[in-house]
Amino acid sequence: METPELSFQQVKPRRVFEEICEQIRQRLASGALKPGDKLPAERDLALEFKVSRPAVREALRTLEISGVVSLRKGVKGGAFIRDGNPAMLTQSLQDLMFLGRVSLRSLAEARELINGMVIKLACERGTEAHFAAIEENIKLIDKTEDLAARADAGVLFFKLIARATENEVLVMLVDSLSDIIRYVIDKTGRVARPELVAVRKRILKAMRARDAKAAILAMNGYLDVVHKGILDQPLIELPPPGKVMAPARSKAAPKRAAKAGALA
Amino acid sequence: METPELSFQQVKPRRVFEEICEQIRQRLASGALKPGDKLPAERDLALEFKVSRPAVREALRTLEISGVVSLRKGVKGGAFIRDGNPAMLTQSLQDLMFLGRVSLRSLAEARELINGMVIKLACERGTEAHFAAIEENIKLIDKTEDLAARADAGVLFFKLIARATENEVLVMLVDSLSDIIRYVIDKTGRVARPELVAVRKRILKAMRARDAKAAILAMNGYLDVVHKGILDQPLIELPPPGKVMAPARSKAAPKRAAKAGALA
DNA sequence: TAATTCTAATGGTATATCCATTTGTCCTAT
DNA sequence: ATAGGACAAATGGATATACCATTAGAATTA
Repeated sequence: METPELSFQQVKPRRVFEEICEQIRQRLASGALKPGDKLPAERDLALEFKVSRPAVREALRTLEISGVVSLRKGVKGGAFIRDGNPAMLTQSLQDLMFLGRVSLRSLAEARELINGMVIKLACERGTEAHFAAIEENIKLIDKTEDLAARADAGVLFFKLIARATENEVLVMLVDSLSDIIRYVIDKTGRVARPELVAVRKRILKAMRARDAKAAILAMNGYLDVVHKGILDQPLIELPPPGKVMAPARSKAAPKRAAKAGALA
Repeated sequence: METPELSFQQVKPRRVFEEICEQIRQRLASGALKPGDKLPAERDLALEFKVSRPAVREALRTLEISGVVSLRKGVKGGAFIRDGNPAMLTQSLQDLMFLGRVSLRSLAEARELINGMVIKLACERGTEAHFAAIEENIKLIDKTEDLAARADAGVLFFKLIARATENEVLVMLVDSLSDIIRYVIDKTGRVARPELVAVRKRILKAMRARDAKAAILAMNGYLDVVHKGILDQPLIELPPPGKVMAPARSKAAPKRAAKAGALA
């Protein structure tokens, strides 16, 4: 007697590596796997899961670029559970920008808003230790000549402010947005902003005085200067006519030539 | 006459698939590839890049889970450039939570702060069209019995509010944070919150009145209720002693048995 | 005892082969 | 002539196998 089902279950063309990924992620969620733990070798996992090694590799690969595991070669190598990788946030937002899903305008605006919110909270919660670190950072920026190194320190400036909120999520968001804007500036041409030296000091002073109003004002002034510089230019959408990819195309192209693909 | 280099270039143990990924991402950044474009077939790409097909597969796989490309089977199949996948943001944050890099406390707090900021902006920028959509959503929630469907509509409630800011980044952030909290609630046990019906209406009313103060207050009241329910329980860090993984372990285990791995 | 070499384990890559799915085409029956 | 179905080709999905590069520890030797 078959019981006729009223609603069929959706057919699942789920792929093998996805199944493996999910099982490992479940172990993470349940706490059975923690950072530092080592997974069995690829070949052993293939046996346990009863799948081929490439399938396991694809699963580990996806977990690796998600920042969940770290793969190391050699004896005593293997897949180790990481403590996460905040860079994935940046990567995701950056992809969304390149794909046109979010505009640079939105990113810059969100950055200003979040930084404003963050510095307000930092004024409330920041300790002298936080402020001292920021002061150190300001000095470091001042005495740094190299533009790239200066930009690094500049990103750190915002991160240190976010640290004062004692909220890890806000720290990561502020950092990610800073990194993206930094990338765009690098691509469009970075210029020195000596006028910002005073602004940084003003921000720190306001924080120490717990003057959120003034801190937000100074912060917005800071970011306005930086963002204005990139929002006016076209900066993206400049398709170079020359070829970009197709490295070392096979001269003796066999019968399977790339036929009018997007990369041709 | 060899020119002695003063500083050696870092040796690059970069992996093949990373190189491929980067080249494709560069084409994205430069605008040479846009959503909807189709990449050559895996076999053709392998020829172009002069690498093996598995290497290309690993590259496409990473781009796929990043939401950059979509892989379709069959004739006329291939790798198509997507318009991005905001779900990656959620995935990233969720991973960071499971790995202990960010606490649920931080996530909930960041959500309250960002939602507060968002609704303030929504009060300024929202149009009647936005408000009408929110009103529809409130009605939908009211007449939905199923708890899961109700939760879906509830997440949409916040998303619609964020839409009123006209900022795609804020929409995605609000949505991601909502999704994560929703997941946690599903895992810890969802309960009906009939008292929130009035709160939603109060929020909408405040938005229509452009009363940011009242809107923020109501929003915080809403989220406090929801977050209180999950921040008190342990909810995570309850390692179940039983085995979780190791599906269908090979009975006739060959000499290569899993030797005391973390999964054993 | 210290330096060197050897060895085994492991991830990285390549090659070959087959399967499942999808789409288009051609053939056949109506 | 048209509709339906069978067939074929292309493509991603998966497997099996082999080999290489790297690493860490053991074994060996000076």
